[in-house]
Order: sequence, then C-alpha cells, then structure tokens
Amino acid sequence: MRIGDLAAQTGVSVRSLRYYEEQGLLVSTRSQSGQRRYTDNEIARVRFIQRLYAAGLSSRTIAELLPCVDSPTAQNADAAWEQLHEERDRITQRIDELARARDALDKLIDINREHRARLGRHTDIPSAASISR
Amino acid sequence: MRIGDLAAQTGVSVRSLRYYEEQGLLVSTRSQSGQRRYTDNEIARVRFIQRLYAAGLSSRTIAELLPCVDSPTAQNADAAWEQLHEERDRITQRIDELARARDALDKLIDINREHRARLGRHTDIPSAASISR
DNA sequence: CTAAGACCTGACACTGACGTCAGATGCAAG
DNA sequence: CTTGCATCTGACGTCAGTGTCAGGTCTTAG
Repeated sequence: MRIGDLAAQTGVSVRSLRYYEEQGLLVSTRSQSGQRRYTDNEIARVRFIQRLYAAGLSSRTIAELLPCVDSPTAQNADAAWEQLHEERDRITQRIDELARARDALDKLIDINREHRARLGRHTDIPSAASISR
Repeated sequence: MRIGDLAAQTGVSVRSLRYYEEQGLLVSTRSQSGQRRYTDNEIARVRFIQRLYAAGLSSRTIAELLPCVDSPTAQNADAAWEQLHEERDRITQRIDELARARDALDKLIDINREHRARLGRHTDIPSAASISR
C-alpha cells in the first residue's frame, strides 16, 4: 500500500502521514526506490492516531503512549499508566468545560428567543431545552 | 479600573485584554493620557468572553455574537439566532467526539491494567470504569 | 519509449491567541 | 525631583499541525 492509498483510506492528507512518521507515530517500510509502503494495519493505526488527536493529545503525548500499545513491557506499562489517567482526566475536564460553555450559550439562546418573540418572530427552530444533550 | 486591575480580577493577561479590544470584543474609555479605564461590568464581560473561548469559538465568532448580547435588535437577533444554534451544535458534536476519544483511552487503560496485572503490579489507582463520567 | 501522475525531501507559509521585547510616557510614593 | 512600576504602541516570536511549492525521481498506462 502506498502513501496515497493510505491517505485515501483514512481521509488523512499525505502531508500529515509523513508528519506522523516524522513524529514517530507511524512507521513504514521502504521500497528500494525509497517510497513508503504500508500494510492494512496502518489504516487502523492512523484512525487511532486521529482519534487521539481529536481528543487534544499532542503528537508528543501520543508518541509516548503508543509504545505501550505496540509492545507493552513493565517499564512503559508503568509509565503509561499514570499518563493515560492524566489524559483521561484532562478529557473529562474539557468535556465539563464545554458543557458549561454550552450552558452559557443556552442562556444566550434564551435571551435571543425572548427578543425575537417580542419582535414578533416565529420560532421555527427547536428550542434550546429540547435539543439533545 | 486600570488594565492591570482588570487582568488581576479576571486572571487574563494584560496582553490578552488588549488583544480582545483589538478584536472588538472589549471596549474601554481612555484617560487623557490614553490609558484604558474599565468599569466593573467588564469583569463579567471578560469572564464571559473567556468562557466562549473555552468553548472553542474564535474571536471573530464571538465578535459577531456579542452585539446581540449588548443591544439586541431585530437584525442582529435574527443573525445571531442561527449562529448560536450552529455553535451549540458544534459544541455538542465536540463533546461527543471527546467522549468517543475517552472511550478509546479507556480501552487502552484496560489493556494496560491487564498487562500490569500479569506483571504483578498492584492497581492502586481507581479503575477506569469507576471514574466519574 | 514517453508522458502523466504519484512519490521523494526540504523548505517556507499560515493560522490564532497569545508571549515578549523595545522605547516612550504616565503616575504615585518617598 | 527621582525612582520605579504601570501603561502605551508596534513589532516580532511561538507552537502545532498542515498546506504548498520547488525540483527531482519512480512507476505505470498507452
């Protein structure tokens, strides 16, 4: 599998894939001419990396975590343990933060709805309270 | 109130306050010498801005939303209505994304715990399942 | 064989919310 | 008055992930 194929499969740009390799998140074998070759395993790996990126982990953090996934040993298992929990807590904290921000936005929406009502607007969009959490 | 006081009250750097003004998020009266003066109202305003930043809104988006908060009129109420909902949906989407990422991390934590168990580690940190969502 | 397109490395550009520095001015205390 | 800290403007630096370009090589279809 060549880099363009992997990019197509994962929806990640070729540039990003090369960047991931540069950061030590991804490995590739090379053909004689130096072109990167990947196996199907890398598809899941790239998706996994993307998921961690989406969680706000930096490439450095991901790079520290991945060895534990790849070949868990006593050392990196211990080292990863704390970090995994740290990152998990960070995500939970971030979710709470976003929920609070959403509440603030809901207040704005309420205020706005009242204004619109006073101005004779018809609310044809579901009310804030009815939107799924 | 001078800019340093506002910074102290809100925990936001002086630099950021000037940046907010530059972006049209914050206004200040000026003394004859040109120094910024704020009222107590700005404290809440800055905290509110921070909250929207925390929600991932850009300064441009915030700048578009704030007029509706300050002096709601028919025009900006209508304009803000859709955007408010868009941003709310974005936040909800982001929260879901983070929750999925956290699930992925939980899987890693489980794998890690098993390895540690096999290696005779004692799990003295609450298990992933017991951590509050 | 040849042309087109994929790939290579290396480098610079960009975004956004700031940090930081320089050089000048303001202001309050001793 | 002076000393020292706060403030001013303007400009450049940062970070991280990615876009993009240049100039060259590889591969594959016709």
